Amino acid sequence: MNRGTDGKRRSVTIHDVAREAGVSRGTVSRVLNGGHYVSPSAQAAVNAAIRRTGYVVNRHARSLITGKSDSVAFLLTEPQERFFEDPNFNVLLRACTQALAAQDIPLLLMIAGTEAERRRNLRYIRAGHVDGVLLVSSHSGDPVGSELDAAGVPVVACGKPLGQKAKVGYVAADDRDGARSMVRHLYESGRRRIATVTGPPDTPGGIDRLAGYRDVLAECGLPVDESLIVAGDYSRASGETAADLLLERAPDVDAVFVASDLMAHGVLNALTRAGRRVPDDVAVGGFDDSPAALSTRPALTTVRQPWERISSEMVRMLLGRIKGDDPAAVILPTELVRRESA
Amino acid sequence: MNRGTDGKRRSVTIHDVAREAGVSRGTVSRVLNGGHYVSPSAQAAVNAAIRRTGYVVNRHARSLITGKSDSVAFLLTEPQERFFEDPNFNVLLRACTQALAAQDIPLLLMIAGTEAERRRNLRYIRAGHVDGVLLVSSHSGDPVGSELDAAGVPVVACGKPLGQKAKVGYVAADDRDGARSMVRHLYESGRRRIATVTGPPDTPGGIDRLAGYRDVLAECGLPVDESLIVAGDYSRASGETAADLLLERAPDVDAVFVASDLMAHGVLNALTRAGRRVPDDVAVGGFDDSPAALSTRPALTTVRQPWERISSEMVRMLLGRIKGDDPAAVILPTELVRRESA
DNA sequence: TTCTCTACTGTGAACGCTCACAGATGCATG
DNA sequence: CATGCATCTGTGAGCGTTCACAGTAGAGAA
Repeated sequence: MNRGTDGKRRSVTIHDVAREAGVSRGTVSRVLNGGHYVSPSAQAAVNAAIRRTGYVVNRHARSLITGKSDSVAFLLTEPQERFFEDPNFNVLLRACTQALAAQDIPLLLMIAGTEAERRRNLRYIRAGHVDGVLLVSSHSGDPVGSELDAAGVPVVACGKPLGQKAKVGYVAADDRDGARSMVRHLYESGRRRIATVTGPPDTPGGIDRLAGYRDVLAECGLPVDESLIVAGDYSRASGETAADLLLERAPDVDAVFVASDLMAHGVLNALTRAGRRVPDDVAVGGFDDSPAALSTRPALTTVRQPWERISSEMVRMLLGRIKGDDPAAVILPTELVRRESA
Repeated sequence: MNRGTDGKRRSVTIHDVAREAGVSRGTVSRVLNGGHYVSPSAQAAVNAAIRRTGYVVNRHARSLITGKSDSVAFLLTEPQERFFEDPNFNVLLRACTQALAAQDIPLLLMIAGTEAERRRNLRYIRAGHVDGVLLVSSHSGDPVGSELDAAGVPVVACGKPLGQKAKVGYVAADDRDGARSMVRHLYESGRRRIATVTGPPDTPGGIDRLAGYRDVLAECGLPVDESLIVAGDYSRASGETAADLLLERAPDVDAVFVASDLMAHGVLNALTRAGRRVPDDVAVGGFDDSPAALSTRPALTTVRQPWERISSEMVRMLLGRIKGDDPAAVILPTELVRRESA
C-alpha cells in the first residue's frame, strides 16, 4: 500500500511491474520466487522495473493463493510475573525475531498469561492464521504443544516437552551435562558440602539439572544429603527462601548449585543477609547465563545456555517443519562461565 | 485452514456457510461484519451454520480486498541491552498484546536494535504490511516516528516525542508532576540535601523529571546545588556510578530522587556498598514502578507509571488513527507508591 | 529434414472474500 | 393505486497474486 506520486493511495502491482519491464505477470512472479526458468535479460529487466516502481509484493494476495501466511507465532504460556521477572524471555524473543527477520517472516507475539488468553490464542492459531508456532513455556508439561500438533500446526518448543507422546520438535540445552560441569567445578574448587536449589519437578530444568547434580556427587563419592536439596520455582524470591531454609538445615554448607540465575540472585541476597561471604564462605553457581547474571554482586558464575543458537535452531527447525520435515530434537551444549561467585 | 473431517486440508469458506445456512455469500459477509441490514432469522441461521461448520474467516482474502491487514506492529527501537535489562518493556508488551487481543488484532513484534534492523523494519512497515505502529523508544528524539508518519502510516508513540514537527500521537505519564510528588515527599520527610539522578537529556524522562525536581526545590526555597544533579542513562550500572559520584561530591546527601527504578536499583547498591543505610541515612525514590522496584532491598518507593492504561490508551488511539482520527496527546497521571526506601 | 528435449514465456483460472449495485419486499404516505 | 422509503437479499466483479498449462524458440539427435 504505497502512496503514488500523486499522494493517492494506490499500490503498484505485479501488473505494473510487468508492463514496465515488458514481460508478463508470470515472469515477474517467477523472478520474485527464486528466478528459475527466467532468462538473465528478463531477470534484469524485472529487477530494474521493481526498483523503479518501488514495487513490494502484496502478501495477502500471495497468501490467499498459497494458503500460507508466511508468519509464525511466538507463544509464551507463562504467568505474567515470570515474563516480567525473567530476562531470558527477552533474549529468546530478541533472537527469534532476528532469525525470522532474516527470512522476512514476521513474528506474532502471543502471551497467554491466563486460561482465557490461552484459549483465544489457540483458536487464532488453529484457524490457520500462522504457519507455525515457536512455543515457550518453562512448565513444559503444558499440553498446548500436543494440542497444536494434533491440530496439524507445526510446533517447535523451547525445552524438552515432558511426558508428551505428540511429536513436537524441540530445542534445548543439555541441562544434565551443564549441571554436571557446574557441580564438578564446585567440587574441584574444594567444596564438599554442596547444596542445590532445583527448579520445579515438572520441568526439564528441574529434573535434569538435579540429575546432573546427583551424577557428580556419585562420581566423586560424595554422600547425597537430601536436606541439601531444596526446590524453587525459578523466581528470585523462591531462591531467597530456599537459601534461608538451606542455611537453617545445614549451616555448614559451602556451595550451592542453583538451577536458574534468577534464583541464584535470590540465594546471593539471602547469603549476604546472613553474613556469609560469597565465594569465600559459600560458592554459588547459577544456570542460564541470563543478563541478570551480570548484575549480581559478586558477578555470578553460571552455566551458559546458548540462547542465540537455541533461537536460531528453533526457527530453522520450525521452517523445516512447515515445509514438511519431521519433528526432531536438538540438544545444544552448554558452557561454564566463570565469574566471581564460584 | 482447517482440516476437514477426512483429515484432508480443506478450508470451509464463506460459500459453504452460505449454502449450509440457505442464504447467499453477501448475507454471510454482512453477518460477519456487524450484521447490519440482516434479518434476525438470517442472522441466526448464519451463526448456526458458522458454528456447525467451524468456519473461520480467511483474513488474507479479506485483507486483499479491504486493503488493511488488521494487524499492528510494536516497534521497539532500543539497544538490546536495554531491552534485556528493563522489565518495563515486558509490561508494556504484555499490556499491548492484551489490549489488541480484545479486538482480535495480532501484534507483530519488531525489535530494531541495530541500524540495519531499523531499516528492515521500516521497509516492512512502509510496504503497508501493517495498519499502524505502536512505537516505543526511550530515546524519543528518534526520527522514526516522523518518518513513518510522513509515509502515511498511523503511529502512536509511548512517551512524548521530542522536537518533532510531525504529528505523531503519543501517550505518556505526567513526568514532571510525578517527579514533583516524589521530591515533595522527600522534602516532607525532612530531607534537605536532595540529589537527583536524571535520565539522558534527550529524553522526556530526562528533561521533565528534572524540571519537576527543580520545581519543588524552588517551591520549598531550597537552593539548587548543581553538584547534586547527575545524569544517568536509565541503566542500573549508570545509577551505581552516579551514586558513587554523588557520594564523593556531596557526602552529606540525605535523599536521592532517581529518574528510573533501574537506576534506583543501582543507587541502592552503591549506597549499601558505601555503608549508608536506606532510608535511615539516605532516602531513595525511583520512577516507573517497574517490576524491578519490588525486588530491591529495601523495597523501592517510587512513582508509578500507569503502564496498563498507557498501553490501552496507545492501542485505542492507534485504532482511532487507523480509522482516520487526528493524532492526539494523552498525559496520564502518576501515583506515588510508598514502600521502604523513602 | 524431422523429431525431441530443454529453456523460457504468456494466459486464464483460481484463491475467498467484500463491495457496489440491482432487485425484492413490506409499509406508510400521497 | 401509485410512490417513496427503509429493510433486506442475491449477484457479479474484482482485489493481486500464484499455478498449471499451453505454447514458442533454439539446439541437438535421428
